[in-house]
Amino acid sequence: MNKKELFYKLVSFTAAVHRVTNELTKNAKPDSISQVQYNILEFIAVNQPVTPSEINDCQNMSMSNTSRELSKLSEKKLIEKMIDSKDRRKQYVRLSQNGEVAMKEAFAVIETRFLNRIQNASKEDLIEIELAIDTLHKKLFHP
Amino acid sequence: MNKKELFYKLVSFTAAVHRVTNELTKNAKPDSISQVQYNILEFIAVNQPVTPSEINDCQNMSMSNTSRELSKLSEKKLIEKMIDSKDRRKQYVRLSQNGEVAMKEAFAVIETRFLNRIQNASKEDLIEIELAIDTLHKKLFHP
DNA sequence: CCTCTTAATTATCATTTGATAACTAAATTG
DNA sequence: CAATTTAGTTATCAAATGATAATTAAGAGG
Repeated sequence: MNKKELFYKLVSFTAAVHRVTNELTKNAKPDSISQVQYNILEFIAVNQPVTPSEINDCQNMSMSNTSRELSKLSEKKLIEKMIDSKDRRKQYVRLSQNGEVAMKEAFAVIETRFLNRIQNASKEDLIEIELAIDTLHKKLFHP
Repeated sequence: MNKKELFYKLVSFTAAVHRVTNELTKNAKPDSISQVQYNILEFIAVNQPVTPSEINDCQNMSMSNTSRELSKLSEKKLIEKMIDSKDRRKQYVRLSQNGEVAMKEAFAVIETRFLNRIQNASKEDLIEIELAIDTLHKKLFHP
Protein backbone atom coordinates (compact mmCIF):
# COMPACT_ATOMS: atom_id res chain seq x y z
CA MET A 1 0.00 0.00 0.00
CA ASN A 2 1.73 3.10 -1.18
CA LYS A 3 0.66 6.67 -0.61
CA LYS A 4 -0.92 6.99 -4.03
CA GLU A 5 -3.24 4.10 -3.34
CA LEU A 6 -4.02 5.56 0.04
CA PHE A 7 -4.91 8.80 -1.70
CA TYR A 8 -7.41 7.09 -3.98
CA LYS A 9 -8.86 5.32 -1.01
CA LEU A 10 -9.24 8.67 0.68
CA VAL A 11 -11.02 10.17 -2.33
CA SER A 12 -13.52 7.38 -2.39
CA PHE A 13 -13.91 7.54 1.39
CA THR A 14 -14.54 11.28 1.56
CA ALA A 15 -17.06 10.92 -1.26
CA ALA A 16 -18.85 8.32 0.86
CA VAL A 17 -18.72 10.56 3.93
CA HIS A 18 -20.23 13.39 1.95
CA ARG A 19 -22.96 11.20 0.56
CA VAL A 20 -23.93 9.80 3.94
CA THR A 21 -23.78 13.23 5.53
CA ASN A 22 -26.11 14.48 2.81
CA GLU A 23 -28.48 11.65 3.51
CA LEU A 24 -28.45 12.18 7.29
CA THR A 25 -28.87 15.94 7.17
CA LYS A 26 -31.38 16.09 4.31
CA ASN A 27 -34.19 18.46 5.35
CA ALA A 28 -32.98 18.47 8.94
CA LYS A 29 -32.19 22.17 8.90
CA PRO A 30 -34.82 24.79 9.80
CA ASP A 31 -36.69 25.89 6.68
CA SER A 32 -35.95 29.51 7.44
CA ILE A 33 -32.25 29.25 6.64
CA SER A 34 -30.25 28.31 3.56
CA GLN A 35 -27.79 25.45 3.30
CA VAL A 36 -24.80 27.76 3.58
CA GLN A 37 -26.32 29.36 6.66
CA TYR A 38 -26.89 25.93 8.15
CA ASN A 39 -23.28 24.99 7.51
CA ILE A 40 -22.14 28.10 9.31
CA LEU A 41 -24.52 27.44 12.17
CA GLU A 42 -23.27 23.89 12.53
CA PHE A 43 -19.69 25.12 12.52
CA ILE A 44 -20.54 27.59 15.26
CA ALA A 45 -22.38 24.92 17.23
CA VAL A 46 -19.38 22.62 17.21
CA ASN A 47 -16.65 25.21 17.74
CA GLN A 48 -18.19 28.14 19.54
CA PRO A 49 -17.20 30.75 20.25
CA VAL A 50 -15.72 31.47 16.83
CA THR A 51 -14.66 34.64 15.05
CA PRO A 52 -15.95 35.58 11.59
CA SER A 53 -12.40 35.13 10.30
CA GLU A 54 -12.34 31.54 11.46
CA ILE A 55 -15.61 30.96 9.66
CA ASN A 56 -14.13 32.23 6.38
CA ASP A 57 -11.13 30.02 6.69
CA CYS A 58 -13.02 26.89 7.52
CA GLN A 59 -16.01 27.36 5.27
CA ASN A 60 -13.92 28.67 2.42
CA MET A 61 -15.84 31.92 2.06
CA SER A 62 -14.82 35.52 1.59
CA MET A 63 -15.02 37.85 4.54
CA SER A 64 -17.72 39.99 2.96
CA ASN A 65 -20.00 37.06 2.28
CA THR A 66 -19.46 35.61 5.72
CA SER A 67 -20.38 38.95 7.19
CA ARG A 68 -23.56 39.09 5.15
CA GLU A 69 -24.62 35.58 6.16
CA LEU A 70 -23.86 36.25 9.81
CA SER A 71 -26.03 39.36 9.65
CA LYS A 72 -28.88 37.29 8.30
CA LEU A 73 -28.43 34.69 11.05
CA SER A 74 -28.33 37.49 13.56
CA GLU A 75 -31.54 39.04 12.21
CA LYS A 76 -33.12 35.63 12.56
CA LYS A 77 -32.02 35.63 16.21
CA LEU A 78 -30.06 32.41 15.80
CA ILE A 79 -26.66 33.79 16.77
CA GLU A 80 -25.17 36.47 18.99
CA LYS A 81 -22.05 38.52 18.47
CA MET A 82 -19.78 39.80 21.20
CA ILE A 83 -16.88 42.14 20.79
CA ASP A 84 -13.55 40.98 22.19
CA SER A 85 -12.70 43.28 25.08
CA LYS A 86 -8.96 43.07 24.38
CA ASP A 87 -9.01 43.59 20.62
CA ARG A 88 -12.11 45.52 19.77
CA ARG A 89 -11.84 44.68 16.07
CA LYS A 90 -12.53 41.06 16.82
CA GLN A 91 -15.86 39.44 17.47
CA TYR A 92 -16.94 36.24 19.04
CA VAL A 93 -19.97 34.54 17.57
CA ARG A 94 -22.07 31.99 19.41
CA LEU A 95 -25.51 30.47 19.14
CA SER A 96 -28.30 32.38 20.80
CA GLN A 97 -30.84 30.51 22.91
CA ASN A 98 -33.04 30.19 19.82
CA GLY A 99 -30.03 29.00 17.88
CA GLU A 100 -29.26 26.34 20.48
CA VAL A 101 -32.86 25.13 20.29
CA ALA A 102 -32.82 25.09 16.49
CA MET A 103 -29.59 23.12 16.37
CA LYS A 104 -30.77 20.74 19.05
CA GLU A 105 -33.80 19.96 16.92
CA ALA A 106 -31.71 19.52 13.79
CA PHE A 107 -29.31 17.24 15.61
CA ALA A 108 -32.21 15.20 16.97
CA VAL A 109 -33.39 14.46 13.44
CA ILE A 110 -29.89 13.61 12.31
CA GLU A 111 -29.28 11.43 15.36
CA THR A 112 -32.41 9.40 14.71
CA ARG A 113 -31.26 8.68 11.20
CA PHE A 114 -27.80 7.85 12.47
CA LEU A 115 -29.17 5.38 15.01
CA ASN A 116 -31.16 3.82 12.24
CA ARG A 117 -28.02 3.50 10.16
CA ILE A 118 -26.09 1.69 12.88
CA GLN A 119 -28.97 -0.36 14.24
CA ASN A 120 -27.49 -3.61 13.01
CA ALA A 121 -23.99 -2.94 14.28
CA SER A 122 -22.80 -5.19 17.10
CA LYS A 123 -21.19 -3.90 20.28
CA GLU A 124 -17.81 -4.86 18.85
CA ASP A 125 -18.56 -3.00 15.63
CA LEU A 126 -19.39 0.14 17.57
CA ILE A 127 -16.15 -0.03 19.50
CA GLU A 128 -14.24 -0.53 16.28
CA ILE A 129 -16.04 2.39 14.66
CA GLU A 130 -15.25 4.63 17.58
CA LEU A 131 -11.58 3.76 17.52
CA ALA A 132 -11.42 4.27 13.77
CA ILE A 133 -13.02 7.70 14.10
CA ASP A 134 -10.51 8.65 16.78
CA THR A 135 -7.60 7.46 14.68
CA LEU A 136 -8.63 9.32 11.55
CA HIS A 137 -9.62 12.44 13.43
CA LYS A 138 -6.24 12.57 15.14
CA LYS A 139 -3.95 11.39 12.37
CA LEU A 140 -5.56 12.59 9.17
CA PHE A 141 -8.34 15.09 9.70
CA HIS A 142 -6.67 17.13 12.39
CA PRO A 143 -6.86 20.94 12.09
CA MET B 1 -19.43 4.93 25.26
CA ASN B 2 -23.10 4.95 24.36
CA LYS B 3 -24.60 5.67 20.97
CA LYS B 4 -25.35 9.29 21.82
CA GLU B 5 -21.72 9.99 22.55
CA LEU B 6 -20.76 8.19 19.38
CA PHE B 7 -23.15 10.44 17.52
CA TYR B 8 -21.51 13.59 18.85
CA LYS B 9 -18.15 12.15 17.96
CA LEU B 10 -19.44 11.56 14.44
CA VAL B 11 -20.72 15.14 14.12
CA SER B 12 -17.37 16.54 15.09
CA PHE B 13 -15.59 14.04 12.85
CA THR B 14 -17.65 14.76 9.74
CA ALA B 15 -17.14 18.48 10.35
CA ALA B 16 -13.40 17.82 10.36
CA VAL B 17 -13.63 15.74 7.19
CA HIS B 18 -15.50 18.54 5.46
CA ARG B 19 -13.01 21.13 6.62
CA VAL B 20 -10.00 19.15 5.46
CA THR B 21 -11.69 18.27 2.17
CA ASN B 22 -12.34 21.97 1.64
CA GLU B 23 -8.72 22.72 2.33
CA LEU B 24 -7.41 20.01 0.00
CA THR B 25 -9.74 20.84 -2.88
CA LYS B 26 -9.63 24.62 -2.61
CA ASN B 27 -9.06 26.04 -6.11
CA ALA B 28 -8.18 22.62 -7.44
CA LYS B 29 -11.13 22.57 -9.80
CA PRO B 30 -10.91 24.04 -13.31
CA ASP B 31 -11.93 27.71 -13.29
CA SER B 32 -14.43 27.09 -16.05
CA ILE B 33 -16.83 25.08 -13.90
CA SER B 34 -18.83 25.81 -10.76
CA GLN B 35 -18.51 23.97 -7.48
CA VAL B 36 -21.67 21.98 -8.09
CA GLN B 37 -20.40 21.00 -11.52
CA TYR B 38 -17.11 19.93 -9.98
CA ASN B 39 -18.94 17.80 -7.44
CA ILE B 40 -20.84 16.09 -10.22
CA LEU B 41 -17.66 15.60 -12.22
CA GLU B 42 -15.91 14.06 -9.24
CA PHE B 43 -18.86 11.77 -8.65
CA ILE B 44 -18.72 10.68 -12.27
CA ALA B 45 -14.95 10.20 -12.10
CA VAL B 46 -15.23 7.89 -9.12
CA ASN B 47 -18.34 5.95 -10.19
CA GLN B 48 -18.50 6.06 -13.95
CA PRO B 49 -20.46 5.19 -15.86
CA VAL B 50 -23.41 6.68 -13.99
CA THR B 51 -26.94 7.61 -14.98
CA PRO B 52 -28.40 11.07 -14.41
CA SER B 53 -30.81 9.52 -11.91
CA GLU B 54 -27.92 8.23 -9.81
CA ILE B 55 -26.43 11.69 -9.81
CA ASN B 56 -29.66 13.18 -8.41
CA ASP B 57 -29.85 10.65 -5.66
CA CYS B 58 -26.27 10.98 -4.55
CA GLN B 59 -25.86 14.71 -4.99
CA ASN B 60 -29.28 15.45 -3.61
CA MET B 61 -30.45 17.39 -6.65
CA SER B 62 -33.63 17.45 -8.66
CA MET B 63 -33.72 15.78 -12.04
CA SER B 64 -34.23 19.02 -13.91
CA ASN B 65 -31.26 20.71 -12.32
CA THR B 66 -29.05 17.69 -12.83
CA SER B 67 -30.04 17.67 -16.46
CA ARG B 68 -29.15 21.34 -16.82
CA GLU B 69 -25.76 20.93 -15.18
CA LEU B 70 -24.97 17.87 -17.27
CA SER B 71 -25.81 19.85 -20.39
CA LYS B 72 -23.36 22.52 -19.33
CA LEU B 73 -20.66 19.95 -18.65
CA SER B 74 -21.41 18.41 -22.02
CA GLU B 75 -21.14 21.78 -23.77
CA LYS B 76 -17.78 22.21 -22.09
CA LYS B 77 -16.76 18.83 -23.55
CA LEU B 78 -15.99 17.39 -20.13
CA ILE B 79 -18.46 14.53 -20.24
CA GLU B 80 -20.09 12.26 -22.78
CA LYS B 81 -23.54 10.74 -22.76
CA MET B 82 -24.43 7.37 -24.19
CA ILE B 83 -27.88 5.94 -24.54
CA ASP B 84 -28.44 2.50 -23.05
CA SER B 85 -29.10 0.14 -25.92
CA LYS B 86 -31.48 -1.99 -23.86
CA ASP B 87 -33.56 0.77 -22.31
CA ARG B 88 -33.41 3.77 -24.56
CA ARG B 89 -34.75 6.11 -21.88
CA LYS B 90 -31.60 5.62 -19.84
CA GLN B 91 -28.27 7.29 -20.34
CA TYR B 92 -24.79 6.52 -19.22
CA VAL B 93 -22.56 9.45 -18.44
CA ARG B 94 -18.79 9.27 -18.39
CA LEU B 95 -15.87 11.65 -18.53
CA SER B 96 -14.71 12.61 -22.00
CA GLN B 97 -11.00 12.63 -22.76
CA ASN B 98 -10.88 16.31 -21.81
CA GLY B 99 -12.79 15.49 -18.66
CA GLU B 100 -10.31 12.77 -17.73
CA VAL B 101 -7.46 15.21 -18.22
CA ALA B 102 -9.19 17.90 -16.18
CA MET B 103 -9.89 15.53 -13.32
CA LYS B 104 -6.39 14.11 -13.45
CA GLU B 105 -5.04 17.64 -13.01
CA ALA B 106 -7.42 18.40 -10.18
CA PHE B 107 -6.54 15.16 -8.41
CA ALA B 108 -2.83 15.89 -8.84
CA VAL B 109 -3.23 19.18 -6.96
CA ILE B 110 -5.27 17.50 -4.26
CA GLU B 111 -2.83 14.62 -3.97
CA THR B 112 0.11 16.95 -3.49
CA ARG B 113 -1.69 18.65 -0.64
CA PHE B 114 -2.63 15.29 0.80
CA LEU B 115 0.97 14.08 0.71
CA ASN B 116 1.98 17.26 2.43
CA ARG B 117 -0.61 16.63 5.11
CA ILE B 118 0.66 13.14 5.88
CA GLN B 119 4.35 13.83 5.40
CA ASN B 120 5.07 13.35 9.09
CA ALA B 121 3.10 10.15 9.46
CA SER B 122 5.14 7.02 10.15
CA LYS B 123 4.71 3.77 8.25
CA GLU B 124 2.70 2.43 11.18
CA ASP B 125 0.49 5.51 11.17
CA LEU B 126 -0.25 5.02 7.49
CA ILE B 127 -1.23 1.41 8.03
CA GLU B 128 -3.45 2.43 10.91
CA ILE B 129 -5.04 5.17 8.80
CA GLU B 130 -5.72 2.76 5.98
CA LEU B 131 -7.36 0.24 8.28
CA ALA B 132 -9.45 2.94 9.91
CA ILE B 133 -10.65 4.17 6.52
CA ASP B 134 -11.61 0.63 5.55
CA THR B 135 -13.48 0.08 8.79
CA LEU B 136 -15.47 3.28 8.58
CA HIS B 137 -16.16 2.92 4.89
CA LYS B 138 -17.52 -0.56 5.40
CA LYS B 139 -19.31 -0.22 8.73
CA LEU B 140 -20.56 3.35 8.80
CA PHE B 141 -20.36 5.11 5.46
CA HIS B 142 -21.54 2.26 3.30
CA PRO B 143 -24.11 3.03 0.57
C1' DC C 1 1.60 60.86 15.66
C1' DC C 2 1.64 58.88 11.22
C1' DT C 3 1.49 54.80 8.49
C1' DC C 4 0.35 50.17 7.82
C1' DT C 5 -2.20 46.17 8.81
C1' DT C 6 -6.08 43.55 10.48
C1' DA C 7 -11.11 42.61 11.27
C1' DA C 8 -15.21 43.40 9.82
C1' DT C 9 -19.10 45.87 7.18
C1' DT C 10 -21.75 47.52 3.34
C1' DA C 11 -23.14 47.90 -1.41
C1' DT C 12 -23.46 46.19 -5.91
C1' DC C 13 -23.78 43.03 -9.77
C1' DA C 14 -23.34 38.83 -12.45
C1' DT C 15 -23.92 33.97 -11.96
C1' DT C 16 -25.47 29.90 -9.94
C1' DT C 17 -28.77 27.40 -7.79
C1' DG C 18 -33.34 25.55 -6.38
C1' DA C 19 -37.97 24.93 -7.31
C1' DT C 20 -41.74 24.23 -10.30
C1' DA C 21 -44.32 23.07 -14.23
C1' DA C 22 -45.07 21.49 -18.77
C1' DC C 23 -43.21 18.36 -22.08
C1' DT C 24 -41.09 14.22 -24.98
C1' DA C 25 -40.04 9.62 -25.67
C1' DA C 26 -39.54 5.05 -24.34
C1' DA C 27 -40.80 1.19 -21.40
C1' DT C 28 -44.28 -1.45 -18.80
C1' DT C 29 -48.62 -3.13 -17.52
C1' DG C 30 -53.05 -4.91 -17.89
C1' DC D 1 -53.34 -1.33 -27.89
C1' DA D 2 -54.43 2.17 -24.31
C1' DA D 3 -53.01 3.81 -19.93
C1' DT D 4 -49.44 4.42 -16.80
C1' DT D 5 -44.85 4.84 -15.32
C1' DT D 6 -40.09 5.98 -15.88
C1' DA D 7 -36.08 8.76 -17.55
C1' DG D 8 -34.83 12.75 -18.96
C1' DT D 9 -35.39 17.72 -21.09
C1' DT D 10 -36.60 22.50 -21.40
C1' DA D 11 -38.17 26.93 -19.77
C1' DT D 12 -38.82 30.17 -16.30
C1' DC D 13 -38.34 32.78 -12.02
C1' DA D 14 -36.99 33.96 -7.39
C1' DA D 15 -33.44 33.45 -4.20
C1' DA D 16 -28.81 32.42 -2.82
C1' DT D 17 -24.11 32.83 -3.75
C1' DG D 18 -19.52 34.58 -5.26
C1' DA D 19 -16.70 38.28 -6.43
C1' DT D 20 -15.22 42.88 -6.06
C1' DA D 21 -14.53 47.36 -4.35
C1' DA D 22 -15.00 51.02 -1.16
C1' DT D 23 -15.37 52.04 3.74
C1' DT D 24 -14.94 52.03 8.97
C1' DA D 25 -12.63 51.22 13.11
C1' DA D 26 -9.10 49.48 15.94
C1' DG D 27 -4.46 47.72 16.83
C1' DA D 28 0.78 47.65 15.83
C1' DG D 29 5.12 49.58 14.79
C1' DG D 30 8.20 53.11 13.84
